[in-house]
Amino acid sequence: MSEGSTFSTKQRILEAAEDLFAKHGFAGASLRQVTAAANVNLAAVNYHFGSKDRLIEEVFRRRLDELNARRLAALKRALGKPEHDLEDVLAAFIKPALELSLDRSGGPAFVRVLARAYAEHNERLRKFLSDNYGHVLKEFATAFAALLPKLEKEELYWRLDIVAGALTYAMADFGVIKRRSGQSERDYRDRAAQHLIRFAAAGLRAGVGDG
Amino acid sequence: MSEGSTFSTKQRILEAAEDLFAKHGFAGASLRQVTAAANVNLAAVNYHFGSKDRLIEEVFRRRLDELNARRLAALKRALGKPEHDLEDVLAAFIKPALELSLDRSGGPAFVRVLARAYAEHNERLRKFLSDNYGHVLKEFATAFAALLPKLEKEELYWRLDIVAGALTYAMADFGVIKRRSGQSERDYRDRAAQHLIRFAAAGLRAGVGDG
DNA sequence: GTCTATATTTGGATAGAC
DNA sequence: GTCTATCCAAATATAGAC
Repeated sequence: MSEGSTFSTKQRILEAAEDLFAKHGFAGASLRQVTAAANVNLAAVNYHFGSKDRLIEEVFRRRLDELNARRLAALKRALGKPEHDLEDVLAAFIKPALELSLDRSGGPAFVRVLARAYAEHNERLRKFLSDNYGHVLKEFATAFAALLPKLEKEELYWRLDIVAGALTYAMADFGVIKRRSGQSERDYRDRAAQHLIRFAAAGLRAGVGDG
Repeated sequence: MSEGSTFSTKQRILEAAEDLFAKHGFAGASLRQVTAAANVNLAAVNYHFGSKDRLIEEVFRRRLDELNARRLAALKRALGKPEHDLEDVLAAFIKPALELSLDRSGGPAFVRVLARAYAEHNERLRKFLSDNYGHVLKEFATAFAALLPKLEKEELYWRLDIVAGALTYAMADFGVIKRRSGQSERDYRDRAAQHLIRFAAAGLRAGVGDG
């Protein structure tokens, strides 16, 4: 091979950054740690990304482009079913993320990075995420609103905010929680998805139509 | 007055630190920012606290001692009721925190700091919180277990983890969400607590005894 | 207890050779 | 595209006068 490693410098930086941002946060992980872990030169970050902030954005873009595309495709399929319900829409939101969170090759780390982005109220990061992926959340909100017509708009958004936060938090911990030995990864993931969906659906429906 | 300000240097540092840790995280907020905001000298932090890590711990201790005492007292009262239910126990957990989150004088900031601590998987901080306040969560877990006997232990802990994360996340956003004008703070807080309690109770009960 | 001044380390970013 | 070397700003922490 002509290159020094299986993956390109850029790839290795992205992977190391994802891992270290998950562990220590965006401010807590230094470019020196990142480049050391990636086994590349310090200057490579600025060459390939321009700045630390841009590197952070690329860490998100690499996963979110595909994750949100999958979520939208799943949402479209769910809405296509003639008698789709809340659980179908929630599954469209949760399952792609859960698959990612249980994927080797960086998945678990990224979901934790995502949870950090939720906790951070960083202006720049929020703007980046809103500009690039805000439409996905809007489409889901519309779908939820149609399925919960008795819920006031204000109340709905409020609940969706909690649900999104709870799900993000829960999925971030999936990589950490150890599953029973002997249980296949697919079984585990499907059971986990069922729990999350039931949990979220119950929370969204609470007090609507059943007292 | 003999001192230069209404509050002591130590107090002012704690308040500025709480605010800036909420905004920028523990790694993101520097001692220079903190001391500048507190209007005290840079060296005062090391004199009063010894190090940045110890300052962080004191920021938690200052609020958590009282918050968790209130939670335990409320839990004791709830368990004293002859036919207490899930909602009573959840209220004991949520209401003291919600009161704090809507209190002026640092409350909203601290709840966001707490949310950050959840997202951080910092070893030192986790150990500190677990050593000092772990028994509170244990008592609540025991109370929940008694009220949800049909739920497997493993499943229960899993759900409590989500609920605690979701509630922490939701309460962190309370200081930010603007309430309708004309609505009193007390009304707002009580309504919010009701929502959170119903939401969490529905999630904990989902699929238990009702399919 | 508080200040100034400074030691020391670490961080992000860049220049210029290869 | 990658390296070494370096700049410069910012960080934590401390020493010592007051």
